[in-house]
Amino acid sequence: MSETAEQRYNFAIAEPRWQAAWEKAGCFAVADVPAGDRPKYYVLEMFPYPSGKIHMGHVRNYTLGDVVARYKRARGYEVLHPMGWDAFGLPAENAARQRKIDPRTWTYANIATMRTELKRIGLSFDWSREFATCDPAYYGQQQKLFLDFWAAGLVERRLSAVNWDPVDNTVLANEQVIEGRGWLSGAVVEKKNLAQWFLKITRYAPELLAGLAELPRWPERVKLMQENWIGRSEGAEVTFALARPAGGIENVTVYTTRPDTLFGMSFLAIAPEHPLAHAVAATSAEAAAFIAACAARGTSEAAIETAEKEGFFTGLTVRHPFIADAYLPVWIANFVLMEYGTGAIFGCPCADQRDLDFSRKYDLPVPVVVAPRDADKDFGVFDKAFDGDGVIINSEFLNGLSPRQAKPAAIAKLEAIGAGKSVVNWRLRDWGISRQRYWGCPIPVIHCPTCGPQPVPAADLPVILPEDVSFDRPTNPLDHHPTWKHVACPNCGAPATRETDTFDTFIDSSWYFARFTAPGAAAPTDPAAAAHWLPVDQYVGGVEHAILHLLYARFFTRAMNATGHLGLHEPFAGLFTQGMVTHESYKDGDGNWLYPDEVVKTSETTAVTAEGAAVTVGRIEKMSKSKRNTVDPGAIIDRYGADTARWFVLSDNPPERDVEWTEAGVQGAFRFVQRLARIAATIAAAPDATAPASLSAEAKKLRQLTHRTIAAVTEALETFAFNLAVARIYELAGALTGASPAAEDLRFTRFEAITTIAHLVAPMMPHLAEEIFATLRPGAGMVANRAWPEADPAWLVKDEVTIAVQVNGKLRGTITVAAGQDKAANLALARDAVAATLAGAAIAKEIYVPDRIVNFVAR
RNA sequence: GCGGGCGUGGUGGAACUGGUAGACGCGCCGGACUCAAAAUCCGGUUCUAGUGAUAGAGUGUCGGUUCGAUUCCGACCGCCCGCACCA
Repeated sequence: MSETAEQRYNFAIAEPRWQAAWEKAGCFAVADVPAGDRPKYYVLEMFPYPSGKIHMGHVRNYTLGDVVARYKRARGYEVLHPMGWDAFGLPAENAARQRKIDPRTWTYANIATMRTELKRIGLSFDWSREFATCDPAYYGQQQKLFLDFWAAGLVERRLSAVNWDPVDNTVLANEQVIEGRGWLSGAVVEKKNLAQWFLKITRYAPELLAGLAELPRWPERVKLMQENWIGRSEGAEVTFALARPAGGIENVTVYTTRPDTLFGMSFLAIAPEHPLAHAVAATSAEAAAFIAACAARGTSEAAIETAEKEGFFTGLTVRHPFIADAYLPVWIANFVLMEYGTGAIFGCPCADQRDLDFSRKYDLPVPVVVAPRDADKDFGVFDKAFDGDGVIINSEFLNGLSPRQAKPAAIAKLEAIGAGKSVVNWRLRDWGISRQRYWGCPIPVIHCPTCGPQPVPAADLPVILPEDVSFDRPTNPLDHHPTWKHVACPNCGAPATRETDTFDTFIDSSWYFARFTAPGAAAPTDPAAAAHWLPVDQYVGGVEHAILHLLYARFFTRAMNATGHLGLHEPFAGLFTQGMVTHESYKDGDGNWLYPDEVVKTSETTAVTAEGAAVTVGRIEKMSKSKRNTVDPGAIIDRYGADTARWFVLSDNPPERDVEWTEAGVQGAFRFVQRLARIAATIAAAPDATAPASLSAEAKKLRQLTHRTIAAVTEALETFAFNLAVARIYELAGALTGASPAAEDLRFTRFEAITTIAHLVAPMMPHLAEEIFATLRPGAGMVANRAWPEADPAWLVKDEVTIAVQVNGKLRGTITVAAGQDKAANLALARDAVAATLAGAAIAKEIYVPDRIVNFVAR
C-alpha cells in the first residue's frame, strides 16, 4: 500500500491531527454542574483493569460507547463520557511476587501504556475526569463511604466459613481452589470459620428484585439472571418438637415451599453444620465422624454433582404437627445446606426426588400424598418423585385440593396451632468483603482488645497503603509489616491494631460511576453534580458482569442513598451488553498455540506456518492470551488506522453478539475508508453546486435515498443496530460511484449526499468524517461540533410503489403504481398482470393491502 | 434438573406491528484498466431444471392457525448461555 500512498487518505497523519484538534477545542470536556440548559446524557463503558495492554474487547466496548456519546452530542445533548481505571487487584500482587516489581509502579505504568493506546482510538472521553481506584483520593472516599454504611447499620462483622490454605495461611476464593487444593501451595484446603466483614445486601433483596421492573432499557436476560440470583421463594417455616430434647435443643424449624405435602413426610433432615447436629456429635463419636466426613468433602461443583446422598440417623424423633402420635426420625444429611433456609428440611419422598433417593437408600417409607389429576386408583411413586400439579390425597383436611390451594390451607392450620408461619426466603446472601490481600483498599477499622472494632476517625482518613512492604512471604504483607498496623485505639488510647484485610475489589467498581460526576469532590460525591448527571443513561459492558458487578452497584446506589450520598435508587437507566471478540485458534504439530501472524492461511480452513509446517486450525473462540488467538489493537491501528478498526468492529454483526475478527473483514473496512475519501475528493473537486429549481429523476432519486438514509441510520443508532447503520451508509455510498456528472442538479444532490455521509459516519469513524468534511466544506468547523442531519419528511415520501401480486398467496408478479392509489384501479391492474395465471378462474376473494400487496384467492 | 435464548445462501447477517425472503458486507465468478500484478471500476452470485423469458423448491424437523408464516401456536431435534442437592 506504500507505493500509492500519496493518492490515499493518510490516516497516520490525519488521526493524530484530529485528536489534537478535538482536545484543543475541548470538545468533550463538561463541567461537574453545567451552566447551560442542554439536556444531559451520561454514557459510560465499564472501566478497564490495567492489565498491561488494550485488547480487542476493549476496542469494541469503547467504540460502542463512543458511537452513542458522539451521536448524542450531535443530537444536542451535553454528554458526560468519562474514563478511569479499576486498578486494584491480584495481578499486580502476582507481578510483585514473581517479578519483584512494586504493585504501584506496575499498575501506573500499565495505566500510562493503556491510556496512550486508548487515545489512539479517538474516543470522545473527558480525560480531565480520569482517576484510578488505587489513587488514595479515590479509595479514601471509599473508606468514608464504608464508615457511613457502618454507622447506618449496613455493615456487620461475623464468623463465616472460608476456604483456608494452611500452607500459605490465607483465605482463597472459590476460583482459587482447584480439586480441593490451593492453586499455589497445592495444600488440601480446609473449611475454616473466620471473622469477616459483610455488607448487608440482603436487607435490600426485596428492593433489588422490585427495582428490576423499573429498568425497561436493560436486557431481559440480565434482569432474569439477577432475579434468579436474588432468588425469592415463598413458603413456610414449620417447627417440629423433638420427642426428647438433645443438648438443650427442644425443636427444629424447617423451611419448605411445599407445606401442602406435610402429610407425606417420612423423615426430618438437618445440615451437618446444624446446631442440633453439633449437639448430637457431642455425645456420639459416630455422628462426629460423619459430620467431619461431610466437612472434608469438596465444595466444587463436580464434587457436589457426583456426591451420593448420605445420612446419619441421630436416634432422635420429632412429632408431626398434624398427626397425633406420629414420630418421624431425624437424620443428618449431606445434601442439606446450612446456608439456605433454616439448614433443616422435612423429607417428603413422594414429591421430591432428593428425598426419594434418600428414602430408598435408607429404607424409609414413601407415603403418596400428591397424584396426577388423571392418575388411576393404584397410582404409586417408585423411583421418580411426582412434583407436578395434581391433587392432594391421603392428607385429611387437604384431600381433593390442588397443591396451589393446599399451601395456604396448610399454612393457615400451622398458624392456628402455632407450629409454623408463612415465610419468604431469599437465595441472596450478605456480601463478604474481606480479602487477605495487599493491593486493595484498606478497611478503615482499628481492633482494640478492650473496645472491639473501632472506625478510623474521619480526620485520619484516608488509611493509606504503606509502600515499604515485602512480598518475601506468601501471606498478606500488611499483616507482617513491622509498624503499619500498630496504632492507638481511637476510643481508649490503648495499643491496638489496624484491620489488615482489604476490600473486595468489586467495591471499587460499585460507585465509580458516581465519582465520575465530581472526581475532585472533597466528599465521596458532590450532591449537585450527582443529581445533575445520574443515572447513567447508557451503560455498556460485557455480559460477564450481569450479576455481580451490576448487582453490587445497584446495592451501593441504595446504600449511598440511605447515607445521603446519592438521591436515586437505580444507577444505570440503560444497559447494553456487548458480545465478545473471537478469532480462530491455531496449533502447530507439537500442539503449541500459535499467534495469527505466525500462520499463513492457505484456504478457508487450512493454514501453514511461515516455514511451511502444518498448522491445525482450531475453534473460533474468545481472544485469549493463553490460546494466542489475539490481535493487538496497536498493530491494527498502525496498519489500517483507528477508523478502520472501529468500523470493522461495528459493521459485521449486531453488537450484542460475538464478532469474529478476520483479516478479510478488516481489509474490507479499510477499502471502504479509502473509497469514502476518494468519493469525497472527486465531489469536492467539482465546482460548487447550488440547489437547482427542479431536479431530474436521477437527482430526485439520490436525494430521496439521502434522506431515507438519514432516517434509517438515526433509527439504527437509537437502537444499537450499528450493523444496520453501516449497511445503510454502504448503500448510499454505493449510489455515489462514477465520475462527477456535468448536470448541476446531480452535482448538488451528490454534494448533499457525501456531506450527509460525513455526518452519519462521524460517530463511528470520527477522524475520516472530519477529514472529508474539511475538504468538502472548508471553514465550516468540525463535525464534532455540528448538529446531526435531519431527514426532510418531504423526501421520505415515496411517490411510486411496487406492489406484489399474489394468487393464492404465491407471488405471480408485481405492479408499479403511484403511492396511495385507490383500491379498484390497483386490483384491475393486478388482475391484468396475472391474467395468465388466473386463466379465468373464479376469484373467491380479493385481498388488498395498500401499497403492499394484492392477493387473489382463486378456486 | 431448572430458567432463558438461538437455528435463514459458501459466509457474517437483513426482513417494519404476519404482506415481494436473502438488504448490506465478506468470499467467489466474469469483464474493464495494466506488458503484468496490486489497487480501482463495472456486472453476476439461494438451490434445482432449462440456451432462454420461465417453472419448481426453499428460513432446523413435523404439524396447526391464516387469503398469506422467517414472523403466531404445539411437538420434536440441535446448539449456546445462566443457575443448581435452593428444600
